[in-house]
Amino acid sequence: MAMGRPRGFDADAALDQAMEVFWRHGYEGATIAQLTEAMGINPPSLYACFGNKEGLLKAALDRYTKLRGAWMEEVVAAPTAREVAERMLMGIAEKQTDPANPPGCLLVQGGIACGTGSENVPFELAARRAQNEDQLRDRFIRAKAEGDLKETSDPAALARYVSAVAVGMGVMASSGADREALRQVASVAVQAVEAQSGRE
Amino acid sequence: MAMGRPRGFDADAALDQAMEVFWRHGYEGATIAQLTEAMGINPPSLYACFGNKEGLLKAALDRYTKLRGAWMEEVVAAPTAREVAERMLMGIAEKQTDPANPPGCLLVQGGIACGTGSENVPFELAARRAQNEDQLRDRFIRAKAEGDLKETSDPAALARYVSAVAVGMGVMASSGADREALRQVASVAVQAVEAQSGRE
DNA sequence: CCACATCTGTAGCGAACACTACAAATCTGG
DNA sequence: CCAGATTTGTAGTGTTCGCTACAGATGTGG
Repeated sequence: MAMGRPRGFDADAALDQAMEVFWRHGYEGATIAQLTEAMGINPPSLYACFGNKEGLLKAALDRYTKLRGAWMEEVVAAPTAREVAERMLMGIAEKQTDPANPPGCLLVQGGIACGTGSENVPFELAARRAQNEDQLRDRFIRAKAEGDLKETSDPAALARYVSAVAVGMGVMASSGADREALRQVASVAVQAVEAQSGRE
Repeated sequence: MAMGRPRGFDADAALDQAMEVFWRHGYEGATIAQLTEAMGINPPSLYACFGNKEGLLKAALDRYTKLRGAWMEEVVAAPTAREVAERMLMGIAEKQTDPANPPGCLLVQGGIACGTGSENVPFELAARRAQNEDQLRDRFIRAKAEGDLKETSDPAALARYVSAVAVGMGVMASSGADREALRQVASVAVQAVEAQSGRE
């Protein structure tokens, strides 16, 4: 039944380049011309492989969260809630100022507000951020069960808090904050988690 | 010397409408057609009055920060660093879920990442956010001098922290978080400031 | 070697974008 | 009432956007 001409580029490598363009310019700010040039392909190849611009974004987000998934597992593997928060936020301070990537976080830079016709892009990003928050929440629920968090503390609220700080750090990073500034933010932020720690 | 035909609309009222459009769709997502319709004017009036799209954004940002300036002064008028943080973050939880406005904060929704040709829009927003941070920092410096913050605490880091949480809350609000969820984040966040409070 | 299926590059599609030329309309100063 | 100045609405401008038609290229199955 004939298999046809094989694809002439590596989809994952191309996605890495697309990720970077979305990361730097946002969904609406990234043009197909910029994307195809970065990916080293022509528009028809892009559309044959990913459907349309939004499909390409989703594929890039999938790859992004997949790559970060391993790191998130290291984070929640920390022994205490406090250390989970510390690993998470200190790691973010590092990652979001890594010169190998655009500053900030793709899940924020990708597009917080979009124009008519792209309304679900912000939702798409929010859903991916919510995944991280859920992982944190589950970890904090365990921490509470283990007596690592106070009886009065709310794991879901704590997870939301850490997630909010992470997002805030991302925005700061994208607007020029350096690594040391982010570390200071993380350091202060962890103290709130510490205040929730303990047996009582 | 003849004064010419007077302007047929109120610039501030028009700016309020423009603010809302930028707030909801971001700088790049907002089209001139949407802006002029919301403002109740035609394109030539817009360009005669504000220069171009970016000029309109700056005017809208000026108005936004001016309107919030009064509130910020109430915030820093709180008696202690802890209460400053609490008023700020609890007030933000309220404001960012006020149905009278789009959710979130214009200084974030306006545009975190932009395409080629609008690179300075994110800088413009960051500069306005930095103003708030500076106000907080100055207030925390005073708090430290008054013995309201520990000798070991860093007022600038604390201001950056509160500012980061505020931004994070804004992003959460824009993606659907309700008032109670934001209040919980604020409540946890304040505990980090509390940990820095005291004489020692 | 041939029929078929899929990918690739060229070139360009209609639509939407930010922005403006122009003339009619509306004011002030004399 | 008139001359000069400014604004307003109509109706576009050229450019760029996301996306695609089409034909040639490159593979597999028989």
